[in-house]
Amino acid sequence: MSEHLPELSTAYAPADVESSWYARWCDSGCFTADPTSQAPAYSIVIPPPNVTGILTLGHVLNNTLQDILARRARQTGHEVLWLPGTDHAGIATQTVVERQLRKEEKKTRHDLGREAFLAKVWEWKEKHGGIIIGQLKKLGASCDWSRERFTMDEAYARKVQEVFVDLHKKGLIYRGKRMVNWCPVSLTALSDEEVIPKKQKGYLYHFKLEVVEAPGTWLEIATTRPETIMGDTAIAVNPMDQRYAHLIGQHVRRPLPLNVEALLPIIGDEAVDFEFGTGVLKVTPAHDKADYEIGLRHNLPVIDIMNANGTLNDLAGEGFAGLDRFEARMEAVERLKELGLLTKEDPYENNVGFSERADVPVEPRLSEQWFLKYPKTLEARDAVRKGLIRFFPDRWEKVYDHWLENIQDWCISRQLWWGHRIPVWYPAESLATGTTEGIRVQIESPGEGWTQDPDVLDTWFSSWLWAHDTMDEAVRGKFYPTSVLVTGPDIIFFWVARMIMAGLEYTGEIPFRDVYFTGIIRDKTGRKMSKSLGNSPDPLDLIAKYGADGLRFGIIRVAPQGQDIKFDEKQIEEGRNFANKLWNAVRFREMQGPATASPDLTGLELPEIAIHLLERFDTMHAALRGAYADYRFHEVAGLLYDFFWGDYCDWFVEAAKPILYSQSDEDSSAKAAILATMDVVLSGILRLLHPLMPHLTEELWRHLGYTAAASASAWGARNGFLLYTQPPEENHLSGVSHERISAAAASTKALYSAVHAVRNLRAEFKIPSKQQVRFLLASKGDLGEFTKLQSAIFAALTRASAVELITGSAPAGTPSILTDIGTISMPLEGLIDLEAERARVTTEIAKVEAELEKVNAKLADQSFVEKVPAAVLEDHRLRHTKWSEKLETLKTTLKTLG
RNA sequence: GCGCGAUUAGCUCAGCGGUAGAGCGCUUGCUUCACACGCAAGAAGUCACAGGUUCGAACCCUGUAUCGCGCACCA
Repeated sequence: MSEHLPELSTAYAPADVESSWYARWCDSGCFTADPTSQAPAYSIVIPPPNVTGILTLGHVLNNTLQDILARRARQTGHEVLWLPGTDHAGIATQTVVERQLRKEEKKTRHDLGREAFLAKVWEWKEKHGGIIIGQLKKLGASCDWSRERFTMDEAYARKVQEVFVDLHKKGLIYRGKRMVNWCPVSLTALSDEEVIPKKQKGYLYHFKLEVVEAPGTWLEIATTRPETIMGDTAIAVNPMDQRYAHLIGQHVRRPLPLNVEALLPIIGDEAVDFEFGTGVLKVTPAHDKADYEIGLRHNLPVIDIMNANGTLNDLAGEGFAGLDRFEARMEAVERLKELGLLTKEDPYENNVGFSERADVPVEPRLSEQWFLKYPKTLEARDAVRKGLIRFFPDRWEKVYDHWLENIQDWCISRQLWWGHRIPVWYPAESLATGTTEGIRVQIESPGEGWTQDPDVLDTWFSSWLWAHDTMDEAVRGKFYPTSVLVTGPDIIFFWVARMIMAGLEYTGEIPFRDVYFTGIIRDKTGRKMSKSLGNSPDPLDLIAKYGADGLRFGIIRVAPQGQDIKFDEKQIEEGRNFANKLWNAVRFREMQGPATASPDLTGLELPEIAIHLLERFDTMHAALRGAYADYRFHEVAGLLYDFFWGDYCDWFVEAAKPILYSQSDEDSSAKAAILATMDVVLSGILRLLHPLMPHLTEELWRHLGYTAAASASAWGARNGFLLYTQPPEENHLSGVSHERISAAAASTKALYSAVHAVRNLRAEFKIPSKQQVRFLLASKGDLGEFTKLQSAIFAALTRASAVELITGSAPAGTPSILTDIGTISMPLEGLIDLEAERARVTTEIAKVEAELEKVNAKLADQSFVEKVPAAVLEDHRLRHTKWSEKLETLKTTLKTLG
């Protein structure tokens, strides 16, 4: 603790400070949770980033918030577990490794085979999977790294499979041939949540077909997907539609493929909207969800004309087979034109579902998949409705509730190799026949001759167990349910809702009490930041430039609860500047001699400016506790910033200088009181700021040689760190009477506002800032004597050569101003421009008259005076007095100017 | 179509019933013995629009507009 420390440099250089403190915390086990601790538990599980991930600004925001909560909890005496980890990100990771394989070895995963490919993925994971973890450490994240988890860890993976087996046993998991969202690039099914609707500009094509039984009668059909005509098996109209109802039961000839002009029945189905297009629908059961339903109702054949990769197959016929679906669209249009059937091409905008990962239109595809009927949906809704789980901001409750109300079964199988393999075994005969008879749902192989389902589970089917299955028995006993979850609203369905259901199903408890939803970080033009747009600055560059603490503080200060954030590097620069300000304020303190963190103020005679400052500090601290209570982090940052920069640096330190620099013996007790006040406030600020700027505050704490009461959860090697130091006390002025406090506050405020007014006067008259000026003060007296100390402070802050107390009004022709301490005039010995001063005073009079008029109008209003609360009325009366006085003074001044 | 946000100083955003705020940018002075990543002073706003409630509205209510997001629809 008492190591020799060099003097602080004039500018804070974060790089070394940050890495060395991070290492010391880790080496001392500061982040390692102790399940046997007696201290109350506080726990958070990290939203696991993808192993393929690199840190984005979104992660910075999200993890800084978690770190703030974790560090604040440690300071307030909790035993903290912040459990970190990553998820295996099935599609993303497999894609990355496949791409690398193609590039480096010109091979596909099929060339390697399943086992060899998976070995490659693991190899890749070991090599690159830790990147984002390393980045979180650079940010200062105080995670318990000894408990880092991965969704493919052996124990965790086993849990995932057990859950599958269990839910199957409960009848909630089933296999079925259904229409699913198919990604033709990733070659797998997707859940509904992984499909992102995007507006697409295309065409609505109209073509006509002649009714076979009624030559000369043509039906006109509107479609956006003419390439699926070859898969059509009926034409549908609404049975209530007078235009077409009589044609039901008759037929048309399908125009494509050319050589097989099949007859299609005209059917009646109420799903057809008369208003849309022509009111006639082509029915393609194999390639459209709604059409599939119609097909089921009418027993229509299903013709699948597409391959898994989105190209057309042989059933599409010559000229189409092998074409990509979008090439085929153009081709189909050409053919229809040639046949003279195309009647219209209207430009048309519609929503097309895109694959979240591959960013290509998904293809509705009929396939065998595993589905889950969600467990505990009612309980999950109730947990939030009844406030067992609280959402911040609470508007997300509605979104959550709505989703659960309309919940659909979840397609959980993925046609990938990287992931948790589905624990289902098929006997040889079932494989041959394609039936599901005789299959076994269990983790271990039933023996020779059984084949495991080749598919894996949706990554979210593993991460929905994250809140409880990352913990062993002992840890769960202490730390589950977790205290809070911090995440983005974009995964409210993917993760939050599902985790609540899993928690209820498998632990019988909610997984977390509070959920804090962050805002989404956008670029200057309002676009969401993403890898593909390349509009996200690299947080590591920002850390290199501004320091992790600067980055953290900067981003927190502009992140109001649940509101999206338009990112601007200037914001981070401000964070860095604030760090530097703190650094220099501490430097200044060190120059004044040795410091102590918790000096006893009771025996000291505190100057009024000190009482005022401590009162401001306590007020700020109370507001800060309130802000923490409902996760208003940007307010926490704002309170600390405003108090420290404004109240402490700009006013208190500057006002304290004449005392600190005084050589006179009679000032020595005031000097001691000032230094003690500085220590109280600096140590308090460092403690309160620590969760936001951990490295810098810890460095300064150590540098100042501060020590203070450790929190209840500090033991052994944890002792002595600011990280485990309690927040400052809540009431620093318990030994001072209320009268004295309010008198000190009033006189200090008056003094400061007089300083401000006089500085303004100086500037108005263009007095060079170096030039000292003599001021005359006609004291108002209602604040008591203008003390020697106040006079010294006033002189120092206004660069006065002297402040002479006078009685009566200011000398004629002297610029003067009414302040809260009295009328202050600035005799310039004939140097002033009378004309300019008259103009200044006249403008001022106009302003004051306008204000006075406003107050007068209110006070003259009978109903205002009667109905308004007493305090407000008093406030207005006071205002009236003030403006009136001011006006009087100004008028007198104007008169003396001639 | 339904729901949710946003609209306040040139920019980024606070404030959400009692005299319109911050930071940046801008103007003017300052190499003042902690800090130019700084200090001091200043200019700058019909708080999107229209109604309503209230003694009083940026704030509450009802509409409208623009932008964004989610859900549904999507032939």
